[in-house]
Amino acid sequence: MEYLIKDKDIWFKQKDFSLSETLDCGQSFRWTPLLAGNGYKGFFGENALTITKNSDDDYFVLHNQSEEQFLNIWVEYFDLNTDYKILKETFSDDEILKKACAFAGGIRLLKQDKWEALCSFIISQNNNIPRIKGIINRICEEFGIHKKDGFTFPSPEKISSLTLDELASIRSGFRARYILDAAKKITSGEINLEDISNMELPQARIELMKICGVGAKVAECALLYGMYRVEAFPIDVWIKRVLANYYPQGLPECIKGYEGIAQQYLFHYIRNL
DNA sequence: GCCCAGGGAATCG
DNA sequence: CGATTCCATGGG
Repeated sequence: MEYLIKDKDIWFKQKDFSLSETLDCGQSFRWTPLLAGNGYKGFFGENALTITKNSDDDYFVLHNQSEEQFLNIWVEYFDLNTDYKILKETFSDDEILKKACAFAGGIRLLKQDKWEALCSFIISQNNNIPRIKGIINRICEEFGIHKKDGFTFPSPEKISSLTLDELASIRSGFRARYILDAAKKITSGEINLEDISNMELPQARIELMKICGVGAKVAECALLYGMYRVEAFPIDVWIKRVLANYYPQGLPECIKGYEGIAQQYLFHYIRNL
């Protein structure tokens, strides 16, 4: 992919990429829109980033990032080497998906941190997006590492050292004990997310569901969003509606192997109809 | 199988 | 405005 190094920034062009559709579609909860409205700031692991898009020349700008950081971290994170145009063309064999892809064609699947994604989707259960963001902001501010551009997401080790009482300040309700159980099982080695990310999907699901508070939906989200298992297909209340309304006979053949990415378009489509 | 947990947002009357 | 509904999982 082509990019420019301008002062301390990286400039690049990318089709099939919308910042709002990708960063504000419910797959990640850690990106905050800039007041100027032209971009977002957020974190991946220890790496803080401000990303904007120029309205005049369509360049995306990664602020204050080296070429190395761009190539080693952000190209991966934003999945910039995957051709979403081809994916959308393939999905468009199906009439509903054709509409969904046209509706929000700038969605990309982020390659997020395994632990942060698991923990975030434990928090997301039976919950709405504004409140999920609030809880995750608080968990970072109270227990993450304070960097100059914000707070990192706390490690499993850090969380596992806390008591339920100490976790009460993030106001996550009944999910607090789930977060704690996940952190403890990971810290003890009973659950190994790196290993799970390489397992066959059925076995990976079984392993994740050993964590209290991780059911079928949360496990599927952890696989899709934290482990880039694009064949995982989380079914929440919205996707249930999609299945009932449009696919009573089952999912179309054209999304096979990429069900999770197709799900992103369908989710956005049904929610914003 | 059924209800509730803990809470804020969305929707309704 | 207040009342009701929504939401994914586990435990009683």
